[in-house]
Amino acid sequence: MLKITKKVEYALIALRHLQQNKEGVLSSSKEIATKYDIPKELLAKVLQSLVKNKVLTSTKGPSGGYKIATDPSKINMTNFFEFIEGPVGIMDCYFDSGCEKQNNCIIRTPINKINDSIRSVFDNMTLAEITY
Amino acid sequence: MLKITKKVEYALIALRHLQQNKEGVLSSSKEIATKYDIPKELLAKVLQSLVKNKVLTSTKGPSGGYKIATDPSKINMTNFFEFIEGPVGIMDCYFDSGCEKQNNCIIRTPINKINDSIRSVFDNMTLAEITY
DNA sequence: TTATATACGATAAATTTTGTCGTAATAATA
DNA sequence: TATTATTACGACAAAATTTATCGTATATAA
Repeated sequence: MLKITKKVEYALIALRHLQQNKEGVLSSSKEIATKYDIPKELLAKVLQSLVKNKVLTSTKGPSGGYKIATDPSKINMTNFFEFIEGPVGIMDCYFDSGCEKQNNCIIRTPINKINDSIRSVFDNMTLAEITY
Repeated sequence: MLKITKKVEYALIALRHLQQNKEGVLSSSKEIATKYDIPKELLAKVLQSLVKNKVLTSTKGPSGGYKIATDPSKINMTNFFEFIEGPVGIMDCYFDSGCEKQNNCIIRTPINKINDSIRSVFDNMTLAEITY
């Protein structure tokens, strides 16, 4: 439990890399994948989801690539994780309400306590704090 | 990511159940599994690991079962999770040091920041806070 | 026009989690 | 003492999730 996924790991690697680029310089997924020895296609997908969520912008074609579009200090980690993995709860019942065991579910409250603690940590942590 | 496992879920269910027992009353894994409709064998394993770590005590034979042995307010959640799942880090490199990519690993620091935040939340949270 | 890049869906492989089974040890009780 | 019900524990199977790959379309620089 509580394991960061490869997708998040790859995103953090890419972000740190992009942060080191001079203003306006792009890096392609190939360039990043090669440098850090990670699967290009998977990295590309992760970057694509960051583009969709305006964290990055992309340019197609030769000499295309990605660059940072939003100041990382404006992005909290809860959102960041959700950009990459979709809705994230420490337990599913946090989100969906159709649990058939609700009658004798005696751990809803405990689980929510854990959820809320974790969530508040990530809500109050920006991407900048992590990647700089 | 950040999903509580079934094993932890089952442990919390069992603990809340055992907390409701009168002093000295035992509940068997069968009794608990039936009541909450969870797999008996898996629950039993989880409870066994809690016995090993002195959270519970067990009695064999007919009319045997489990009861709480240590005041839940004396057990922090980091330990509790580790009793059930073994060493828990948000990322493996937190624990093992034989990472072959260390040279160009630029996310060690970020990952450790995330690890440490989560860990401190759980270090400062007792089982009692969760299960009562 | 060609080469190189992003975008995206489908699918395969690998890993992890979850669940099951079999057997031994222990103890209550008929 | 024999039987039955329980914990203990290891091996294995099934299911779910994560990770990786592939194919194709689209865009664009040179």
